[in-house]
Amino acid sequence: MSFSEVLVPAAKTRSLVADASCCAPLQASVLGEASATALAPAFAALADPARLRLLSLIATAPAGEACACDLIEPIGKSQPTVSHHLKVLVDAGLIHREKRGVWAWYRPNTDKLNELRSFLG
Amino acid sequence: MSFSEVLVPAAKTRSLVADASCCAPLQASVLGEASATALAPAFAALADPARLRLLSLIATAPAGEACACDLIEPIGKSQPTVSHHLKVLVDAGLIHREKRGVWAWYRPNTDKLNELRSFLG
DNA sequence: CCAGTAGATTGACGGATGTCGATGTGTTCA
DNA sequence: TGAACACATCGACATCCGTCAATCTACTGG
Repeated sequence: MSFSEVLVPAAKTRSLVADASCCAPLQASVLGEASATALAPAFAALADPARLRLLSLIATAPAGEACACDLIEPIGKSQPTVSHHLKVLVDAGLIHREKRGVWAWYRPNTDKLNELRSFLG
Repeated sequence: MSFSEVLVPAAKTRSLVADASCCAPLQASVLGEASATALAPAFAALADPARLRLLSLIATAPAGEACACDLIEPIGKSQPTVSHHLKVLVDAGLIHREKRGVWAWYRPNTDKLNELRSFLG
């Protein structure tokens, strides 16, 4: 029903969109329907305290990455629940998962985090 | 079940918390349970495409504020639905509402937006 | 090959959320 | 006062989400 997406000239968001982000900052231009739909899932992934703490634990981990085995106890939830939350963060593109042997290692996706950050600014 | 909140010395987040934000940036320190619970609702408010577009419409409005009457048509949802979404944004502290006569005017809460932004960085 | 372990998946449940029609509240203008 | 308007609230519905016990998958060491 909305035509705003089509009506926004491509040139309007030139350099603002060049840094691998999907959208211009809030004050720069009106967010189109498609961009909003693309952006919302990332914020949805941050909409839970457990996931915010998981992201924080991963971002502050010694070598920039954290083993799943070290994330269950601090969160205080069951292993399946923590695994579920980590999957949500991965699917939203906020963290990367790497399986090494038996263990799964997670590290933040700084590009995606910067994309969200620049949208808010 | 988690004691991490109690174990974090208050002095650890001194100047990082002074700028009206609830939490230090992601890499700075581990997010406590209370901080995570305080921060999550703001991200939850951003977890819907319609609300992202509303926030964008308000932030890009001519005088830095937008009338509710101008927000219904671009969103393409019913008036009660738009009113509901605006309430969610207000309750999350992301925008301010001001009733002037018959109209309701909304403007972004830049402090709150900066708080979220600094958390991501 | 087998036993042990890390972690992902499944199934189920209760509670939260998006949506809209109908209705309520408060303001403006005649 | 009363009609018209802007917006909020209510009630209902379908869907989504967080959580956990149980189970499955895949890797490791013997």
